[in-house]
Amino acid sequence: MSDTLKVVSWNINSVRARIDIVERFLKEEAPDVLCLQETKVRDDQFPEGAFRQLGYNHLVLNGQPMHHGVAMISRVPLHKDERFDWQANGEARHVGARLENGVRIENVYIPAGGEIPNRDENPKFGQKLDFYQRMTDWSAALDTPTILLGDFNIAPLEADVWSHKKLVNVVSHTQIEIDIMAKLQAAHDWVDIGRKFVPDPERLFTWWSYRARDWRESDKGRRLDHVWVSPELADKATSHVVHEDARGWTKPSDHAPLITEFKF
DNA sequence: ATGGCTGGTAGAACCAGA
Repeated sequence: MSDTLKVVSWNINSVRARIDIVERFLKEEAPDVLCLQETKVRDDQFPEGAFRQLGYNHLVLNGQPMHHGVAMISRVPLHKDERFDWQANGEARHVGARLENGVRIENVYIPAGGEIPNRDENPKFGQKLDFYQRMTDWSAALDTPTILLGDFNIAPLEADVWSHKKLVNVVSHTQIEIDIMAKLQAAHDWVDIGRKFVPDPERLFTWWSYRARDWRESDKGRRLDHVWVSPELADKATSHVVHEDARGWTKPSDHAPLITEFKF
């Protein structure tokens, strides 16, 4: 492979409903590897043809009916694909693969965690914490240079949300979540590429609710999507942007794509 | 006015997202 790599993470909220803007994005941005979350499609119904037509011939899928689902779509070869069940209930929330240079990409869709930030009252919140714990255990044993990206469903910093005060007890920005996310990060000394390129306390969002009258004008966003890398890869990242414009395209996802470029 | 919307799937007076 060439020594540069352009990787994208995008929670697409149905790859079939969004296929037109996915094609537009691939034509305009031409990433090497596109990592999708919330594809909402079974593998045998995945719209592979649209991707192959644009030269993306390496597809690694982990889908299921209705909900969740992740995929890696690449124009460079992917090897040794894996699907971890960090949710421990069979839901399709992870897919990973190795590039030819030995770097692995792990693509996750971490559960949102429901409404109430208490595992006794809300089992979904417990599942989210347990998912993070399993990722933490995996990270502690990790000895491969890795790009870990996806929808982490936690916005840890005050500058990662439109109002820290209003969201401090809202799932995605609670102290419990911020703490477990910090534990995950420490387990492998993961480097947060988003904040390497847009330092705290600059505003940095990746998701805006569909329910806002005017998402751009109200700008009530959160940084739910992340790109983390192993320490030895931190200096290999040459750029990172949140493609906010795609949030404003026709029939958009509520998440924007994150574009990261590497030079190995 | 943080749910005001959206998608999948069933065929909902639904479920899930976050």
